[in-house]
Amino acid sequence: MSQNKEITIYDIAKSLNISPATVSRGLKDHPAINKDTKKKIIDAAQKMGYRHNTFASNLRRQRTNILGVIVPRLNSSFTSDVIAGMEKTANEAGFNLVISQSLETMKKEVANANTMFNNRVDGLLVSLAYDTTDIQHLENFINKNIPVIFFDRVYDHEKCPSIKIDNYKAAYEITAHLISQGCKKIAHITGNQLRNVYQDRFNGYKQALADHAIPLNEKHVFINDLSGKAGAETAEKILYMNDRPDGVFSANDTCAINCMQVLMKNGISIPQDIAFAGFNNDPTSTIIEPNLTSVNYKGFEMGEVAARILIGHLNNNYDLQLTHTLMLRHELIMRDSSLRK
Amino acid sequence: MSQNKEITIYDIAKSLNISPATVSRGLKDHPAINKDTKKKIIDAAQKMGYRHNTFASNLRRQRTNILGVIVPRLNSSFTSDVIAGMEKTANEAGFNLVISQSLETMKKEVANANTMFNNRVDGLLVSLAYDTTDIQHLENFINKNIPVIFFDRVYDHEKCPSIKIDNYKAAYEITAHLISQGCKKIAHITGNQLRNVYQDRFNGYKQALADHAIPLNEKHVFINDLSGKAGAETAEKILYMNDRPDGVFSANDTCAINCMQVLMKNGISIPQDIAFAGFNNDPTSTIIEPNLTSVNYKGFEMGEVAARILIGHLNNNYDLQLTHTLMLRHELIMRDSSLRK
DNA sequence: CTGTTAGCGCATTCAA
DNA sequence: TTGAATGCGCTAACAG
Repeated sequence: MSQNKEITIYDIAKSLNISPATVSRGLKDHPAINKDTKKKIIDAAQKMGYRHNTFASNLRRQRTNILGVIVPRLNSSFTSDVIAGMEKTANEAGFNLVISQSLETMKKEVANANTMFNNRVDGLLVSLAYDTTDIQHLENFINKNIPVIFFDRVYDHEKCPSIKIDNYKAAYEITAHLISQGCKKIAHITGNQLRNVYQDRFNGYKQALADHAIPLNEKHVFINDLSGKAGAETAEKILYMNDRPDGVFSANDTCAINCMQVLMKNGISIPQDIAFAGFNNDPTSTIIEPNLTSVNYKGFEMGEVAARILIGHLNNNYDLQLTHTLMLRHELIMRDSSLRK
Repeated sequence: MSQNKEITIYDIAKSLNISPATVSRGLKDHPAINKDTKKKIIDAAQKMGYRHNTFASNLRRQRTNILGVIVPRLNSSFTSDVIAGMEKTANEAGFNLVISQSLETMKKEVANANTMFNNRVDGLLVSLAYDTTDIQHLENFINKNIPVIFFDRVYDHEKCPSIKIDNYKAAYEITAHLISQGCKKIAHITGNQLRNVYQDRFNGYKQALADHAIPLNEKHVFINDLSGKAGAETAEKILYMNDRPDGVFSANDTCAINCMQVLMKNGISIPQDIAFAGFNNDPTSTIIEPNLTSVNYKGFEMGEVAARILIGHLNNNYDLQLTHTLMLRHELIMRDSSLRK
């Protein structure tokens, strides 16, 4: 096994007494190529230990076969599922993923987008940071017709498809569930209303209340960063309230769980005194006692779908505009934290 | 802003009436370049909207500036911390990461390694799958002098540095801690002894027992895949034992937590009846009640260090052989699950 | 300090 | 169905 010398199509060509162009064609699905020639080429390539040089190919074809991914953070259960799904799909289609995290700040998101731009990714998969206000930093891509696809935390833009779940409906369902369990004063913990996921969930919550003739109590709406810390702080607030809620719907599980922990430490019974529901079906939902009712949606599948749409577009198999918004399925998982009956 | 035409160094050269070579140098830290010329070049590049073409550069330099990463799975708290650390370091050094997961099987690990090889990564960062028996699939790299660095789940190979923590010592400490809390019959749950992390932890446990004159009870050693399910099954076994342990040291937190849950549901008090300790300091350690004593080690830092060593080597700043094994710090975090006094 | 030149490996146009 | 020729954009000798 030679250590240093890479085999090229020229080497194969020489050994077979044919032209490099033919070898290049033989290695692909080129239509105009004799079957036998093709087989000969592939066999020789195999035997000589040829490996395709992506970079030369990229340079020549003016494509990189790289998909850029920008996520708020890599180390969350949901995100890593998404990435795993993307990796699988991309891999199968011969694409590589370059992944970066915004750490929930627009500033780093902008920097990441610029790096991706310079790296000439063929397309971009984006889930927005907590505080991103606009997508100026993605205009470079859009202007150059480099496809940008949003997932989960999306942005409404004519040229960019979105893949998400029906957050409004899920929130409606989970709120209605709490009501069906006898809750009459349901608090809501949510995040920055710039992000569709939190806005939609808030709206679903409000509509469910309205439909059941329950007035919205503004004191029972908590807007924060949905961190564990924020959950604990919310619990403190609830403890000091005259008019305590008898149910809490938190827009994510982390926040719900930390809130529950503090409440329980202070003698509140869940679900008897206060019922709880979260969102995301984090693995922690089944560790907290009582187990947390939540909304499950498949990150892995979302990753697969997002990558598939992007790759399909790049391969000109179908048009981005056709899939402007894609809604994936979700499911409500009822657990002890909300079951009072 | 033109949509289609990319600016090249030739365009800049022409507009400045200098040679492309000078432009190429000006854009880098080339030593032999006039300061003013450099500034002129950088300004022009900026103004003209130049972006560096990595692929042409790669082709020419015969380097890809891509680091391959193979991990057992992306969606674990520890791994995603590691990846985040690698991403940060790589990014700062102008390298990209291509990440893939073996899903804990050697078969996929082999496939991933081959893909990486064909993608011509400049170096490889690997944490081995659960059942990997040998590293034949990495010989391609080693033969070609493409550096391979192991982290966490390492393999002893003369040419491949390893980055890990002192699993032996950590396990020794945590076992000694349980003993100090009055435990006299400490069980151990561990994984495939092919993996250094589990073997070392097992050895540390055994040595701690020996040093405290506690005989090893083989019935109290459980070898499984350390999944949550395995933890629950282990709990069932413990429940049916005549001679129940009064302490459990699990080689990871997931398994410990599921085991605790089942035991508690069956009336066992923790830590009074059975004290518990895990490993990894998973976020779930502070959600389970009582909170789980565990060993903390910084995945983010491990990722940073691994990437830094690899990049340092690639840039010929230092030699791989010098850092054959690098041991990072760990810390024992004592929580209620083990504190009986 | 700067310029000239050549070629990294491939895919494609055009011609045969 | 195949071949010849070209250039994608850059960098590194080498020469000045």
